[in-house]
Amino acid sequence: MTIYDISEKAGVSIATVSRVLNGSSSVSEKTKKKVLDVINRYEYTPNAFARGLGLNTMKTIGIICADSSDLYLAKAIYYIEQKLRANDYDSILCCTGYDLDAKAAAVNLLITKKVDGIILVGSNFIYEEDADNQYVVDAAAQVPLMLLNAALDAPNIYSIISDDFTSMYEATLQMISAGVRDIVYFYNSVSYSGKKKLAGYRAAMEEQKLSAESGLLQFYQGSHEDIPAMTRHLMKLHDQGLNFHGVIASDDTLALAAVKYAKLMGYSIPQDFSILGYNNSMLVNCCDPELTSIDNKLETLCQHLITTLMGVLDGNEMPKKTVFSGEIIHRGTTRN
Amino acid sequence: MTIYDISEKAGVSIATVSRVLNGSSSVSEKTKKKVLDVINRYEYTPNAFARGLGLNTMKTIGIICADSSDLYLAKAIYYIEQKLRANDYDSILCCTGYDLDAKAAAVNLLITKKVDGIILVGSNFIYEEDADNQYVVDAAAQVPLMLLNAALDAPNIYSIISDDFTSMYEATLQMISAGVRDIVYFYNSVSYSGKKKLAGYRAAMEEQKLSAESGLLQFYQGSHEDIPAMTRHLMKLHDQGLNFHGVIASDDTLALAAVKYAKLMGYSIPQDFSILGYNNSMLVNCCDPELTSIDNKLETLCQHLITTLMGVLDGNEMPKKTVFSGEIIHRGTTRN
DNA sequence: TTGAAAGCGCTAACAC
DNA sequence: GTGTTAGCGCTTTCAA
Repeated sequence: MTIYDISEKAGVSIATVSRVLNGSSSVSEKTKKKVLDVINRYEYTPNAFARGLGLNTMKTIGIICADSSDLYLAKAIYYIEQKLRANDYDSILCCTGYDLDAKAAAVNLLITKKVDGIILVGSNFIYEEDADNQYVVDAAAQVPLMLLNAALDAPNIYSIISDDFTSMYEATLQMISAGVRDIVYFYNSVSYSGKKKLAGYRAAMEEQKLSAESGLLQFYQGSHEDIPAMTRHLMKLHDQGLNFHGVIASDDTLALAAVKYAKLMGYSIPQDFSILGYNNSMLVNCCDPELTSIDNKLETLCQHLITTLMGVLDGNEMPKKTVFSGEIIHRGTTRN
Repeated sequence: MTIYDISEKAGVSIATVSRVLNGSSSVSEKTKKKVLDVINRYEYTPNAFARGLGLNTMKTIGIICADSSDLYLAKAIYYIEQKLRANDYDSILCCTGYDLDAKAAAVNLLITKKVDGIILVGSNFIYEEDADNQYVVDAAAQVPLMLLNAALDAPNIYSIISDDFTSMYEATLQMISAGVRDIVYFYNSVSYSGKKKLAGYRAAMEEQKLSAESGLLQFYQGSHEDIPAMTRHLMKLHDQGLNFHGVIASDDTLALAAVKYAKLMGYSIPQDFSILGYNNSMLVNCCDPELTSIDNKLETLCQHLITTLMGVLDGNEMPKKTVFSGEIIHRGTTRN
């Protein structure tokens, strides 16, 4: 069933059918009804490719994330996808893993598919070396590019971020002023936001004249879901003679491992041992006591990202970088 | 930059360019190289719409799930998306929520977008009433339709499922034979697989001449992430005078709530209280002791789903229904 | 208000 | 081995 069939059955030209389809220029009520009747009777829907060919857009946004099964990224995708649909856009999802080449390939793939914009979900798409970010800059030459939780200053790139530095800085200060001194910073990512968080921790420690070195910085390398492995990591620290009574984690999962560690050690939380998580995910309720964690307002970030993208697509001038504040949600793993 | 530009610059016809692009019929090495050089020099990529118009396919599969932030569904999406890409297909993702109309709308949207196939991820797409499944049957008239964790017998519909009935049946039997009698079945879904699980529990209870009634069947209605609310649900049961020393949950999240409940009650696990989860998700490591859970081999299911879909797309005869067995992974919340 | 016709960029059947 | 050409289904001037 094509526009020709409809036009024939309705006794009008294809141009007229196209007009009622798009509500573009004016068509008499009478012909309009006639055409609509035929369209409905035959349940005709226009061919998206043909339309795309002419308009050169398919109202589709590409979403790229490293791992859609990551709790945080999954949530972000959920929000983004919903809000996109609310704006009459569809989304193509690509999960790339954490390899740079795969990321670049995904970006190119989406551009080939003629998406109207690309959203990079998660801070791991922006690297330290400028050269490694070239694929993002290049892509932005073709379509607007949105960064969630990362920032890069280049034409046609829009960054929406949470102020991870400040969140971590303040959370660390709070833990210190609650009397905890030997605080391990436990992290698993050196992405854009990963670095901001780390910097926040360091700034607070240094301001309080505490060393942020001597093994307190602990980078965990391994599956992002393997809590036992994370716990072992901390256990090994202890075995090596490191004495610590607080853990600030870059992620709730790591924090959960710290809870397990503390229990294994027989510490009581938060009296002997304090723990702070990040993301305020569903995991905060999974342990006992429940986890203090930083809420970085993911839904707000996503909402804003889509609003900005829609603005850009409409040809409006939009802010290149938007920063929201996080919030520390106090629960049972920290004193205050 | 179009195929015409390339053909001109390379001094050949557009047909030749098309041929080297698709590697269809033979082109002499020399012309091939000539064309490739031009293509690379100008970084030309063919227009996907135009190609789609001609071929009437864009090598894209639609994925529909209710909620991509659900731990289990997110993982499924991850596997599916990866395996799809490995087969040179992209995916359009739609998250519909749990409303029937929204699901039907998503299906239609994808068909309009000319996807080559649709994957319904999760058992909540198939309803008890035949009438409610009509949207699936209708869609299958247009494109092959894959069901993950649900089954429906109709033309062009392919179901890939885990044998939830047997898994639950055996797990329940094990718990009973370990001496637990008053076992609450704690569930939050009456979807296709939800019903199978429940039936497995009931069958085992009845076979052991135990009542599966009198409040032992507990349906939790509320956020799928709100563990405290789930815990309160169990607490209320206790307050109402129900005495129970085991929980079989349809989901790890619910099981986690049961762990919290048992601790609140001062029971020691698994001596006084046994708990079984489902999905073997990352949550099994989040509690202490770790959760015994049923692994339903999600990656295998997904792999098989894609293999089947690719077979169908290639025009091969493929099995309409494939059933895999789950496996009970014993950890600390059950005796045996 | 409506229709005719020229693209949009590509594939594939057919001719040479 | 290579070129010509007819679609694919739609949008959009331009005329009427």
